[in-house]
Amino acid sequence: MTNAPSRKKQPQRVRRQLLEVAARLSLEQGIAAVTLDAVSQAAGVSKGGLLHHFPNKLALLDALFDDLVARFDSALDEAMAGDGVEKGRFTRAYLGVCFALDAEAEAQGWQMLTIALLAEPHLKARWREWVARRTAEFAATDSSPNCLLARFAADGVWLSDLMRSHDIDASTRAILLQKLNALSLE
Amino acid sequence: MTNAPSRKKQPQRVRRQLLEVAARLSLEQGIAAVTLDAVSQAAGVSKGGLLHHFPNKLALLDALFDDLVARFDSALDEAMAGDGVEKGRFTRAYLGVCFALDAEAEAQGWQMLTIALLAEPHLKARWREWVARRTAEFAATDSSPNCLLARFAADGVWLSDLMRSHDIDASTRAILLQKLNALSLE
DNA sequence: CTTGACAAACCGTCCAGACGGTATGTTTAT
DNA sequence: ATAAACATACCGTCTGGACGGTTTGTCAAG
Repeated sequence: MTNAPSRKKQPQRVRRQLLEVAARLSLEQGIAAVTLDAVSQAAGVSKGGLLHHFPNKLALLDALFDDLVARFDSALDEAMAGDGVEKGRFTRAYLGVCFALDAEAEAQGWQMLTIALLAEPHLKARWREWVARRTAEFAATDSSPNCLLARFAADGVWLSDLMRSHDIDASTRAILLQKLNALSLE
Repeated sequence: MTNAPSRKKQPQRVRRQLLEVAARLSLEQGIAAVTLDAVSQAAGVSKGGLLHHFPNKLALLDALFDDLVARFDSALDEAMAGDGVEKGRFTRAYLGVCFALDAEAEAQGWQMLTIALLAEPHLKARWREWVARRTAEFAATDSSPNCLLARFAADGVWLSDLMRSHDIDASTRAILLQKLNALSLE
């Protein structure tokens, strides 16, 4: 009964809708288009409703960031679980996730938004924190120059997808992934 | 006589000052801090004066972008001029410039600003154009997967510098550059 | 060498709109 | 009943930019 789908109000659903709309807006029209008015209206909620879920704009962006990082983390963990080799495991997971981001449907939320977030000094610092945590966590298995190089290349590919600047064809993309995976084992 | 330095007014100097101030502001306080008021005031010019040089804000950002790309291009050309080997020459120049951006004094203007610009859809498109032009230009010598990989890695390093997220020590950095340069010749 | 006409460079002010946020009401679920 | 989940109305501030005026440079005619 508790989780029977009550029809009238679904706060969690509204919350998600708001985050998704904010992501879409930043993707399509840049960070400047992410205003409380625009987001709430596009989500079919009043501005008051939006401010009920997120007390201020920074809280909205923070939540967006949390959402993104959480998805990224879980994708990484999942990828690592299916990898029997210890050496470079984190790097391979990183590679797989970054290369896959292009095709995913969920990826839309990422793209432009990510850069927009990184333009905000506050969130830039939070991202820095995340990187430091993860790299320290897997320093034993993924700190070799080759692994570092592979991850940097993955970032480059991710950035390229973000900008749609390169239009790498699928076969070349596969070759790159293969080369980088090989690097993680050397 | 025509180009004798007249003391009273130096429009080109003012124009440069405005661009530099805009770059500095975006670097230190994020893109949101780049307002006509803030830029003009920090540059010691009235808002009217700013709007005389740049008819609107977009024109200011566009000029900023042009300035950045021009510097990048000339740095690339200079690097290429000192490289006798044809194969992968562009890639090596790209690597050199990207790796050097961290240390340069002028690089300050880059950093945050670049990301801020890329967050603007209009400028994102212009950047895409630039990439397309340059990669087409050097398709004959720099289109191998290894070169592509190296350039992606350079982008990753550049991004890392931008975020100050990695803090790569100098020796590791040198190793990476060496490995990537080698890739451009394979 | 003036002088006057004209243009470029620059200033100071004002305004309409947008934006973030508050205060308060109304509906819905438990 | 009570609290969460919304809606409506409104306010203060900031921002882009328009506008009219003022100073500074240029140049040619007298």
